[in-house]
Parts: sequence; C-alpha cells; structure tokens
Amino acid sequence: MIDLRRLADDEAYRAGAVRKGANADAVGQLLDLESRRRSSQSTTEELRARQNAASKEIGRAAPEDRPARIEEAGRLKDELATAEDELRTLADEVRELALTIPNPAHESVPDGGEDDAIMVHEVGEQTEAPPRDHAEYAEAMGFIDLARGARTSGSRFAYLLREAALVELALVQYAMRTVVEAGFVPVVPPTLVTEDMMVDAGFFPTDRNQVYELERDALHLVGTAEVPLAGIHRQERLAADELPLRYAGFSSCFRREAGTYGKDTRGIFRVHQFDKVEMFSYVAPDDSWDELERLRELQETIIGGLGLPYRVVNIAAGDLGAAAAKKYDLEAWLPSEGRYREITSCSNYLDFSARRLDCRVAGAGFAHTLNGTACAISRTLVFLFEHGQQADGSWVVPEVLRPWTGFDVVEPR
RNA sequence: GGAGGGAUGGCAGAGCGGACGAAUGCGACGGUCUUGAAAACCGUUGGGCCUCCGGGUCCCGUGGGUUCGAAUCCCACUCCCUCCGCCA
Repeated sequence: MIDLRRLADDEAYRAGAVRKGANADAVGQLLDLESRRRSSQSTTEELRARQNAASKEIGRAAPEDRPARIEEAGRLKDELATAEDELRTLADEVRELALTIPNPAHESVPDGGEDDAIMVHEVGEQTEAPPRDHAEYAEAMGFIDLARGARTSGSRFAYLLREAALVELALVQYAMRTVVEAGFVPVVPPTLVTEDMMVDAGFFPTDRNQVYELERDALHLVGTAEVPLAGIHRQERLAADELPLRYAGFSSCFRREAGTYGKDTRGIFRVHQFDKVEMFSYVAPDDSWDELERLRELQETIIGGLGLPYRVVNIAAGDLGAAAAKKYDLEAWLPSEGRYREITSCSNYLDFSARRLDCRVAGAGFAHTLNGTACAISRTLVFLFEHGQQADGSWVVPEVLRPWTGFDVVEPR
C-alpha cells in the first residue's frame, strides 16, 4: 500500500510512482479523495464527541431530566449517522484507488520497460548450444514426461521422473542448506491462503488473474511461498532488537500463466506448478538496501555454486512488480537459446507491503520487507539439463548436489 | 461431519447496559532503602488514526444490529479447546 501522506508531500516519491506506470491523473484524484476523507473524518469525530458527551450526561442526570436529554442525543445520533456514511464511502474509495498505485521506483532503478534493464555484472562463459535443448534431452533421458503431464492435468504440467526427481530434491536440500547457514529460518508454509492474505501480501488486486482460486472454500493457491512468509508477522509489532528476521520457505507454487500462450511452450521452463525455496526478510527501515545486496549475493552463491554462467541485471521501473521499489534478476545463460534467461530475482518492497500487512517495528514505523528466490527448481533444472549434457549423451550432476543425489552421472538412454 | 466450552491490556484474570481504556495479580520500567543484590515500599507501564497541538476519536476475536449510551444485549462469521465420528 502506498504511503498517502508521503505521496502528497514528496514530489520525488510521486514521480517514482509515475515511472512505475501509475497514471498521474489517478494519483491526483487519489490525493484529492484522501484530503476530503480527512476532513470528513474530522467532522465525523467532532460530531461523535458531542454525541458521546450528551450520552454521558444522561447517565449523570436526574431521572426527570432524562427524557428531554435523550431526545436531544437522538437528534445528534441521526446527524452522526449521515456523517459516518459519507466517511465510509470516501474511505472505501480511497482504499480502492490506493491499492492500484504501485510502490515508487528507487532512484537507482533505470527508466523504461523490459528491454531497459541495466547489466550489473556477468559471471562465467556463454557456452555453445548443446546438441539438444533441455526439453528434447530431458524427454529422451526419461527425466520429464510432458505428454502424460498434459493428459493428466493439461498443458504446462509435467511429470518429473527417475534421477531428475532425485535431483529436484537435491536442489531443495542444497538451496535450503545454503540459506539456513546464512541465518534463514527454514519454513514449510501453508500454500492455500485466504483472500485477505493475497491482498495484504500485495498480489491482489493486481495479479489476481495469475492465481488459482478454490471458490468453494474461499482459498487461493499461492504462486510463491512469499505470500505465506509475508503472513508470518502480519499485524505484529516487532522489537527492533529481534530484527532482521529471515525465513526460507519451501513450497509448491501454482501459477495460471494467463496471457503467456505461445510463450516458453517447450519443456518445463514455464509450468503451472513447480517447487521453490524462497527467502523473505523483515528488516529495520534503515537496513533494507543492505539486505537487498545480501539476498543478491546469496543468490549468486547458489547459482554460481551450481556452475551456471549468469549475469545480474537491475530491472527497469516499468518492468517492476507493483510492490517492488527495486529488483535484481539473476539471468542464467541458456545455451539452446543463446541468451540469458531469468533464473532468480530479489526485490526490496520497503514499507509498501508492510503497510498492508500492518507489520511494524516498535518505535520505528513499518518494517521493510524483501524477498528473493533461493532456487526455483523446475527453472533451474532447465539450465542444468543443458549445461550438464556431455558429448556422449550422459548427464553430469553438479558437484554440490552429489551429497544428496548419491550419483555423479546419468548414463544416456 | 456432530455436540459442547471459550476468545478482555506483555501474561493471568475480573467486569455482564451509564464517570470502563477497563479491577486485581504477575511481569517490565523508574525511585526509596542497601557496599551490592534480594525483600519491602512508592510511582510508571497498550496501540491506531485525526488535529485549528487545546484536544478529539477508535480498538475488550471480526463484522453487523438494538440503545441517548454496549466489554456487557441480539445476529452472523472466524479462530482456539474438549468429546464423538472419520482420516494420512
């Protein structure tokens, strides 16, 4: 949720919102509504004060004086009801509009859209395309079965089989261990959440059509563990000395991928269901920019540790999600496409999400929240399938995963 | 799925239409006393929002309702506990 007071007072903040794609007219309309709401609140509270005082006097008054006083208080009550209706209407309008205003981009975020990200740095070599892309190779190896996945659940669902299923589990262990050693509390969170939780975590109303909904039970399948991790300290007051609080959630993730028809249709690059280890930090307001760099470094440790070449990019304002003030993507090199593709990302939400979550730091306003991917398993497998392919068709397991897989190489089939 | 019981301040727990933002105890903080500590005694001790900075307002699980007035009465919902059934 946008900081309305700051939106009114701070020109740079307002400009940051517009850089993110907020409609300047909508911002103006919102500020106007909010100022009317405030004045309506003052009027209403003044009326209520009079009504409260009148009622209290009745309790003190002599019995014979009461009827007249009750009548007078009744008149005030009607007047108050009108003012309350007006206030409620204004408050609803403010809230509805405020939810559509994105978190302003930080000054270090470049202008523009998808193609305007700035490269921060690059690690490893851009290798040549392997004989087979990940989809073809993984099907040939019996690692994934897309046809049967489609028969069971429709397009963009896959079976993960044989050694690949074990590698998936190894990736979970590897990512989880790395972040737990960095101080994150391991969590297996709920993956079905309420409507309120979706709103407070910042996904509704903006990303509603990406989310699977269980209408009968009024629950939603999360697209990322970020949602339930954001819920851990919802409506809580955190002590400054217990911060930062860092959590690593392992969960399945469900995404409708509406509007992506025809995009990334091969293999398991983009699927409706996948597993992911997600990092989430609650920090004091002054610490969030340092924390963003820390998340990025951890991601580099994890992706670099797997031996994947990658680069880090600073995402442009127009390509940021509503809640992010800044976002880094780690893009790994995908040999079959001859380009870098997103493998993880991390964002600083500042107090944007915490305001909706009503998560505060005692004496320091709202907490700042950040999140980042530790490892999105299916997506990571795509890269590992391509980079691990050998000339003889065998597939080599990254060294860091071997303690969990129990095998080093898978012979060609 | 069925039947009961419950939800009040950091915690425990009273209050069940009128000076209740809320007794009391514990805890925490400050002070007196003490070489220091404990004990004892005294005092302080939730938060949100608005503000013409005087103050005002809202919060006793949540949302409605009754009333001049609700922690207290009514309705709905949520969560927790106990028992029965079912189940991984």
